Amino acid sequence: MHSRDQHADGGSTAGSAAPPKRSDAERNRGRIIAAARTVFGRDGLNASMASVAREAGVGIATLFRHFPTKEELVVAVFTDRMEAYAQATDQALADPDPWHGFTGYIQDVCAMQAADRGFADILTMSFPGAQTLEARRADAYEGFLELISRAKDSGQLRADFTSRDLVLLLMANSGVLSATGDAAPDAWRRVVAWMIQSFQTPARGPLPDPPQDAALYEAMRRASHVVSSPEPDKRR
Amino acid sequence: MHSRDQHADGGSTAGSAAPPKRSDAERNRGRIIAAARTVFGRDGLNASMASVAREAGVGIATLFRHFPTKEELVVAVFTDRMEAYAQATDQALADPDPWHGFTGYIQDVCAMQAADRGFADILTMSFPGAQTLEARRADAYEGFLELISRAKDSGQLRADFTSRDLVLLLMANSGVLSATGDAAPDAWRRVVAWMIQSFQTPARGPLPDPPQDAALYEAMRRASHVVSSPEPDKRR
DNA sequence: CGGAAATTGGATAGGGCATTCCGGTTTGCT
DNA sequence: AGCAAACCGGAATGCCCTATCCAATTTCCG
Repeated sequence: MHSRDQHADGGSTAGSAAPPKRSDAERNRGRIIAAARTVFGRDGLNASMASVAREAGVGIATLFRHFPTKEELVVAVFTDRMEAYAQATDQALADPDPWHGFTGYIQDVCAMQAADRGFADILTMSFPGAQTLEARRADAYEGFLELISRAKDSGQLRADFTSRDLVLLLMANSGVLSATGDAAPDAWRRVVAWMIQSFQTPARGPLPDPPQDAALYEAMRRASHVVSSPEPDKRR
Repeated sequence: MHSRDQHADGGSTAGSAAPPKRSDAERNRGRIIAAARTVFGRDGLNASMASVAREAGVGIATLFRHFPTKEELVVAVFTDRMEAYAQATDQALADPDPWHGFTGYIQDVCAMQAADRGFADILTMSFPGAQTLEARRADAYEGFLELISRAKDSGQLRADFTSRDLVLLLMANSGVLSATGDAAPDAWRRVVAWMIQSFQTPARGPLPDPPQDAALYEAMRRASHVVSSPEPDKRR
C-alpha cells in the first residue's frame, strides 16, 4: 500500500543531480548502517557513536561525515525497521479473525521491541524532522486504527480501548525490557499478556481517561531530544 | 509486624562512641538530604550530584564528604521512603476487603512512583550493600505476600498471580512515567488500571511463566550499578 | 578570647560523550 | 602513470559527569 522507493542514495532533492559517491564511501556507509543496526539493537539508542564506529571498523570522523548528527544515523537505521512495523498491520489486517489479528499485532510489535532495544526506544519517540520515518509510523497508526475498529465491531475488544493505549503499552514494555535486560529476557511476554487479556470484553470496570493525543505526542517529541546531547532548556 | 525504631536522628549507632558532629556539619547534612529529596524526586536518580549541591546551597566537596558516593546519598535519601512503602502494606492489610486492600496497595505504590521519580527508579533496583533499605523492602515484600494470599483466598485474585508480577508492573509503570513525564502526568493511572483489572478473577486465559526470582533480582542488581559512573564491564 | 581540629567550597583530576579539525591516503578520470 | 578531488581516521574540542585536593573558614573547648 505504501510506496517503497529505491534507496534514494544521496537523498538530494527531486530530479536534480545526485552526485555519485565514491565506491569506498558507499561501502563504508553500508558498513556503518549495519554496525549501527547491531549496536543500537543490542544496547539501545544511548550506545555511543564511538562504539558504532568501532563495530563498523571505520574512524569516528568517517561516521560523522556520513551522518552529521547521531539523530540522522538513528533515523537512517530505523526507517526501514519502521517499514516492517507498518507492514505488520497489513499482515494483521489479513487475519480473518479480528481479535486474533489485533492481539497478534500487539504481540508482534512488542516482540520487535524485545528483539531490538533501539527500536523499542524509537517507538516511544517522535522525530518531527524525519519525514519518511514518521510517514511510516503514520501508516502503521492508520492500520492500527482499522484493527481497533474491526476488533471492536467483532465484540471482543473493549469499547473504551483507544490507540493511545498501544502507545502506553509500548512505553510500559520498553520499561520492562530495559529493566530486565538479559537477566529476564522473556519477562515482557507476561506483561503484554496481562494487558491483552484486559483489553478483551467484557469490560471489568471503568478506566481513567487516556492522555490526550497531543500530550502523548509532546512526550514522544521530548524523549527524542535525549538522543543528541544538549538539553535545550535550562531551568532558572 | 516489623520493628520501627526511632528515627535515629544523627545516625549515631548504639552504645559505642559516635563522634559528635559539629553543628554546621549536621545542619548541612540535613540540607543535603532535603535537597536530594527534591532533586531526585523531580529528575530521577540520574540527577547530578552538582545539582543536588546547588539546591542544597553547599559546595560539591561538602556533599561528597557527607556521602562519599552517589549511591550512599541515594540510599540515605530513600531509606525512609522505603519505610513508607513498607507501611503501605500494613495499611492495606488493615482493609477488611482483601481485594480492595490488594488493589489499593498497588495503586498506592504506583502513585508513590509517580510522585517521586527517584523512588520509581529505586523500586526497580536492588542495593545489596544497603542493609536497612533492603530490610524495608523485604518487609514490604512479606506484607505483599500476605496481601496476595488473602486476595486469592477471597477468590478475587487470579491464582496464577505472583509477587514477581508486582515487580514487573513497577518496571512497566516506571517506563510509562519516564516516557510521559510532565507531558501526560496521569497516563500511568490508566496503565495500572488495565493491569489490575487483568489480575481479577476469573482468569481469561493462560499466561507465560513469570521470570524466576533470581532473574529479577539479578536485573535489579544490575540496574543499580547505573547510579555510579563507571560501567564495570568492558566487552571485548 | 585563642588556637587546633573539624569543616567548608572552589578548583581540579579523570573519564565518557557528541562533534570538529586536519594531514595523510585512496579513488577515478585522463 | 599522474593528478585533483574526494575521502579517510586519529587527535583534539568542549561539555557534563563522579570524585578528590587543598587553602581558607568556622566551630568548639579551655
